[in-house]
Amino acid sequence: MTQAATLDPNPALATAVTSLRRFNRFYTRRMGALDPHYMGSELSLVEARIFYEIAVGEPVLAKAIQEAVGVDPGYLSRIIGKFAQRGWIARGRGADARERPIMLTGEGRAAFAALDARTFDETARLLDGLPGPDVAALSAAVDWIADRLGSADGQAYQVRTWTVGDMGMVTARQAILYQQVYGWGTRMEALIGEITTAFLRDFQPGREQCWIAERAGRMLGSVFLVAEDDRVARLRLLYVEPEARGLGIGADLVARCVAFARAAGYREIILWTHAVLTSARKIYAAEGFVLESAEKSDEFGTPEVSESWRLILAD
Amino acid sequence: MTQAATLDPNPALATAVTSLRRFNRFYTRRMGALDPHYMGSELSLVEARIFYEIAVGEPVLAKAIQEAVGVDPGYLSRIIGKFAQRGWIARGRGADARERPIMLTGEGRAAFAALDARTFDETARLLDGLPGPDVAALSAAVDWIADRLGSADGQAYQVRTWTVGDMGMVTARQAILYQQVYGWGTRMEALIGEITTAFLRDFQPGREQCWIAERAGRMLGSVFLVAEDDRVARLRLLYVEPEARGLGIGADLVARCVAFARAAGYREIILWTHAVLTSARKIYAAEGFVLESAEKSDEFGTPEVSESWRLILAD
DNA sequence: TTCAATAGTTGACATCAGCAACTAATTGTC
DNA sequence: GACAATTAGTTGCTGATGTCAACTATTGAA
Repeated sequence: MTQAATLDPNPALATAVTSLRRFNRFYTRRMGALDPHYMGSELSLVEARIFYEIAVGEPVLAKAIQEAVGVDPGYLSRIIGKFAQRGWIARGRGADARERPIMLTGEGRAAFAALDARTFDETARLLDGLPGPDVAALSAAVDWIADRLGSADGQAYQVRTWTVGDMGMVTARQAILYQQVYGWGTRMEALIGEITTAFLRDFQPGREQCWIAERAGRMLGSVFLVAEDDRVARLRLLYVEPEARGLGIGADLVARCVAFARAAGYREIILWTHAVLTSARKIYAAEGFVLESAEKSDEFGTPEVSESWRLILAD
Repeated sequence: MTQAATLDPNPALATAVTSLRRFNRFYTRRMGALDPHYMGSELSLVEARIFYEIAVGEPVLAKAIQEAVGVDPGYLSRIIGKFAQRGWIARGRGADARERPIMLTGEGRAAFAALDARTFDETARLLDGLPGPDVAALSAAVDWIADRLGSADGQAYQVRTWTVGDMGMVTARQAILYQQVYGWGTRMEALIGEITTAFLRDFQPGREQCWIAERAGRMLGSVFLVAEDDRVARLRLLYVEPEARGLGIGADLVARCVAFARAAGYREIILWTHAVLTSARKIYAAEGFVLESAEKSDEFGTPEVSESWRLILAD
């Protein structure tokens, strides 16, 4: 006999609320939210969630995790301490000396990969026996819901680290965009393809990274940080989808690169860009990068001014 | 850098798993599964869930709750004890003396109504600002997902107590079914309508009840138990949708009536049915009902044999 | 320079949750 | 009909989980 408390001029809303609540009961049970041991691991649901935030956001501040997961800071501090004890994480120093940015160790990376694989398999088991079209429809429905409910909230986008399939997607989207806007053609696509392929081939965990901004499965932007040498990191391939501009995604991605580079122990970050990409230039400048040199080139068919920027990290 | 552990010949599956896991993170956070205080109430998520199971399943055994929610029996026993201490529930005796069926008190009913209203409003707030068509689509999507994921599981149906809108739905479905199968016409609809209307008008919480079997928002069957007098309850309007027959829904609904009647202190249950409804007859007999009398009638246009059955509960 | 605010940690404590041992009743087996 | 095995439910014990307030170190703003 469940009853609505308030008069409601919108009957569809009442139906939706009923559906959502039913779904809620179903889903919490189904997904093991009521089971304190997440996916049969030795981690609790909260711990697994925090581990995920670290792995996907490194370097990440306790504050950021606390906000993302919604957990008590003291409690979080202890969980992080436990991770450190297990040798999963290392803590660095940020530009602000109060901050203790968290990074994964090699051991932590392995532990996360194992958890991640188990979670993947467990989730896949849920879908076992569903006909193919239903599987596809389900993933679309789920994305759609997260998109809708997320947009009613303030959550405009999420940032995560790269996974299988991202490189191709990044290459395609960037090539298309540069073609549409600047007409830089297939030579640009070849260049981007080489960079992403090289990234995959030579990826050094903990020293290099690629971040993807997305919303409900749609890629909204990305950036790369790769090792130039032991002391110098290079920021590459920053891009934001036109539909997602003005949300601060570009600045967010660049800030992550800088924080990562600092935590990883680089002394400086360099990057190479074009004068025509004015909004990117603004972001670099705001983050503290300094224009070092500029030169004319017509590598992409049209005459362009290419620029070198640098940010010194070491004290 | 999340990666699949296993080679997968089905790429759509990997996409779906990724979507589901993203959704999982989003949803647990959004729905407060990580927050031990449910919807700002003094109850934890688990307690709220148990309270719901009691309110919707009364009389319910601890065992049934334990299975539905997936919680440790000892822990559950203590939570139930706490509810009893607050005066929310009373515990009866079942046919099996080991069982301690749980029923709500008037106070408990009020407390649940308050919680339910708050939950409704909270959930409605989630949907605030969503355009109307999105709200409708969302509820459809959510039902669809629960249906798909549920059917991959063994969960064929759920049983809940009645809420606003159920009476009309029950009346319509039963009338249509009896018309289609037996041709009993609008006179039957009028009769059913009178019964459901009277139920609404005179509903005695704790003494009377209506149960709805459903799956993902689709009504699969229902049954009523109403007070004939202090000692005698009457079972009415048992029906199961043709598509859902063979799942044991009918037997389940009747068993709930009997358990409820016993817990509510009735001495016997009577019911009136037609000889032609053979599967219903079997259920009544299996539950211990005894055929008392039969007589010919042609109330519904065609000549029929109507029957009176009785089940003695008192020792 | 001083004071409020912020990132993070720690101690004390209450509640949550799992496990195993227990009672009481029932069912199955010979 | 006796007796072992099973079942519903409870209780004691314990470690894990989570909360709150006080604390340090640092930063930013007046």
